Amino acid sequence: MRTPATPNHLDQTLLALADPTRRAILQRLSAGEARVTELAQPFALSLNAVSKHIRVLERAHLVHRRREGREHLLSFTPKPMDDVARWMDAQRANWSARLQALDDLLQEEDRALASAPPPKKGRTR
Amino acid sequence: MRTPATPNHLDQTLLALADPTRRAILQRLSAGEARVTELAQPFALSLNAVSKHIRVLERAHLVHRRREGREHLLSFTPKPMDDVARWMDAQRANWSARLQALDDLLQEEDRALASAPPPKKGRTR
DNA sequence: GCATCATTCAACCTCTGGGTTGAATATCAA
DNA sequence: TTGATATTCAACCCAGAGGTTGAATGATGC
Repeated sequence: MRTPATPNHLDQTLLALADPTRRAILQRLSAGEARVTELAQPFALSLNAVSKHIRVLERAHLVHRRREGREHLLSFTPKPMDDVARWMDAQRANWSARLQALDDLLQEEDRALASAPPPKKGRTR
Repeated sequence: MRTPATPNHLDQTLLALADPTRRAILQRLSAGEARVTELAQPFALSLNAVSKHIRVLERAHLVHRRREGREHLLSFTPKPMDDVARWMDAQRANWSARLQALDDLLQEEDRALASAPPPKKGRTR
C-alpha cells in the first residue's frame, strides 16, 4: 500500500517504535550512551541485525551516533517521541471533544423533554 | 528481523499507526462512525486497499466493526492508543530521571570543587 | 426473481523489513 | 607490521505490507 513515496517523520518514528528489539534498545539508551556491541549483547541476534535496527532508529532520528575511534557511541534523542506524543494528544482531544458534543446533545434533549411533556403519539396541536 | 513470533499489542498498535492512510482513517473516525465506502472516499485508493487498512486497524483493536445489514459501521476505540501513551510516558520518565541524575552529579561536583580548591596536578595527600 | 449496492475473498505483484553469513574497513595494541 | 577488535557493507533469504484486479457473498429495492 505505498501511500505516498514520501514517508513523513511520524511514519518513520512509529515504524521504528513498532519493534520490541528497537524499543528495548531505546530503553537501554535512555539510561545513557552505549556502543553497538553493548547494545547487541542482551539479544539472541547477530551483531549485524542489531546494527540494522540501530540504522532504523537513526533514520527516525531517535538515536544519535557519535564516532570515537573504532567505537560508535549511540545516544537517545527524544524529540521524535515528543512529536508522536503531540499527535496522540491532538487525536485524543479530537475524540473527547466529540464525546463531549454527544453528551451536550443528549443533555439538551433531556432538557427539551423535561420542559414539554412527551407527545407519545400524534402531534401537539 | 522476526524478533519473537508473537507480536505484542504495542507492536501491532504502533505498526497500525505508522501509516498516513490509517492515521487519516482514525482521524475521520474520531468524528464518529462511518461505513467502509465513506472512509475510502477521500483516498486515491481502491476500496479493497482501504478495506485492508481497516483490517490492520481492527487487528490492533483501534477500531470496532458493527455490521448493520450490508453496511459495516466502523468506530474508533482509543484504548490501544492509551497504552502507547503510557509506554511513552514511562520512557520519558526514564529519560528525564537520567538527566536529573546527571544534573545532580554535576551540581555535587561543583560543590566539591567550590569547597576544596582544584588540585591541578598530583594527589591531595 | 433480479439488478444493484456494500463489502470481502482470492490471487497476484512489488517492495521492504528483519534476519543470516561472509567479506571489507578502520582503529587499537603489540 | 601484524593481529585483534568494532563496526559496517554486500549479498542473499523469506515473510509480510501495501497495492491491484476480478470474482464471490449478502443485503436491498423493485
